[in-house]
Amino acid sequence: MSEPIIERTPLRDEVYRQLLDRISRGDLPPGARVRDTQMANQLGVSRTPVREALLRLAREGVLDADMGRGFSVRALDATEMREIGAVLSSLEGLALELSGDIPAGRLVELGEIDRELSGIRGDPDRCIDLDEQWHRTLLQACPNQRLLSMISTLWQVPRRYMRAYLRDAGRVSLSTQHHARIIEALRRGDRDTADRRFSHHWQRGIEELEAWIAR
Amino acid sequence: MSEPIIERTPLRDEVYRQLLDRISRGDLPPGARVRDTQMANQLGVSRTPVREALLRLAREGVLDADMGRGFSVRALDATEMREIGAVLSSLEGLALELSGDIPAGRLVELGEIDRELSGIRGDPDRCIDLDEQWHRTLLQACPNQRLLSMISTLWQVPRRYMRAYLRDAGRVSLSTQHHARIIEALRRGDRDTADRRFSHHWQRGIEELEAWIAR
DNA sequence: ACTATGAATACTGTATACAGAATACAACGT
DNA sequence: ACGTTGTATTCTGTATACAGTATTCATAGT
Repeated sequence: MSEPIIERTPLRDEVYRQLLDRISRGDLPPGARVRDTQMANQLGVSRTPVREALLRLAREGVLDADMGRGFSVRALDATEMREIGAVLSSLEGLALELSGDIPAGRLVELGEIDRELSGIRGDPDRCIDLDEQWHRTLLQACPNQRLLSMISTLWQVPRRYMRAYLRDAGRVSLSTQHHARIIEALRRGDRDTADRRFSHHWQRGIEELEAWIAR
Repeated sequence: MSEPIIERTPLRDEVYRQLLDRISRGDLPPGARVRDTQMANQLGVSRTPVREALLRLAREGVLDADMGRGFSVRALDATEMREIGAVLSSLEGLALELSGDIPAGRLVELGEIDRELSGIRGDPDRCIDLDEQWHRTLLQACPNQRLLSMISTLWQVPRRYMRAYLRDAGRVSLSTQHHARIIEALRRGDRDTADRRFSHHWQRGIEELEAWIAR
């Protein structure tokens, strides 16, 4: 009838966040088995909500679920990065198209994120957070909520790759230059160029990660 | 180490299929509550795999999950159709682009599906199946597996709308004409036109459904 | 040393149990 | 008749139990 005033959140959601945190933080490295019993004990809940979260992560491509053998953190693999990257690039492109004109204030905000991003030395996690935040801010105005939520779910995947890459290669990618060029085009109101640069930005990022995976 | 020869499939997958079937078949109409205990009894399994399937369907947008109030079939709503439709259109467009040249044999196959589709009178389910099969066949050659699997998951949504629409309005949509025009462009090897017509096809389909929902 | 064999253990998938919230309903008062 | 309050019942979310399968580790044989 009416909206509940007091929000109760299912345990599985909290467990989901915790697991994602540990995985993207590298606490649970690729290939590591994730035992539900153990997790349940660590988090102080029962196996049920843990399994619910694990099942969800498996559907999202973060975990592997082998029948009878439980869950493990999916190994990094160039094909996955390329495939998800192509999808994400296309979806973010769509979201950008749907976003209408980006107000000047938003562009300033983007510039600030970018400035902070370029100033970072040796903090992969912060770096990834800022990069994702840049994208999220850019697409904030997109009215297609489901599109945005799909995008944010899909980001789980490149995140893991970026983290491993940054941590290993140390090098910060050249994304801030790309970002600046995209903002520049948007400021001029040149959507086509912005779209093209945006897609190029993704392309390069994927290639960079892919090359690194192939070592 | 090696692939298991004998495939064991989790009960949740079978339950998932059963539920989806009952929902898209209109057995469980929009708004209907889905009680896990009841389902478990009907299907002869315990609540656990049922809930796992329900949780998955909720993530896929087929069900609503209200905390403490269980699951119900999501009501049809124009916004959802529009939002998912836009995403699906874009993703199928991408898949088409990635598909390379469609071999002549495939085009013939598409024509046959279309012919059967246009011959149907008053069988919504078969109609939807064929339409989806047409799309699936068209995109079969796309090498991006994850893209294809996302597409097929997303199709769950328009399916429900199409079914309700066809059953109510009775009228078969004009999709076969669109299909023919897309095939024609592909046969000429004119990818740009094909892409444009494909996207137009989606656009019109969404509009048709949307208009009907708004009644 | 290295491979087979088997028992012990750990862990998974599924079933069941339990506590508390939501819903249905009846008795009561107005 | 209609709303209210209390109670019984149903159902959900989470915990726990159980059966069967992997995995591990020690032992024995080559």
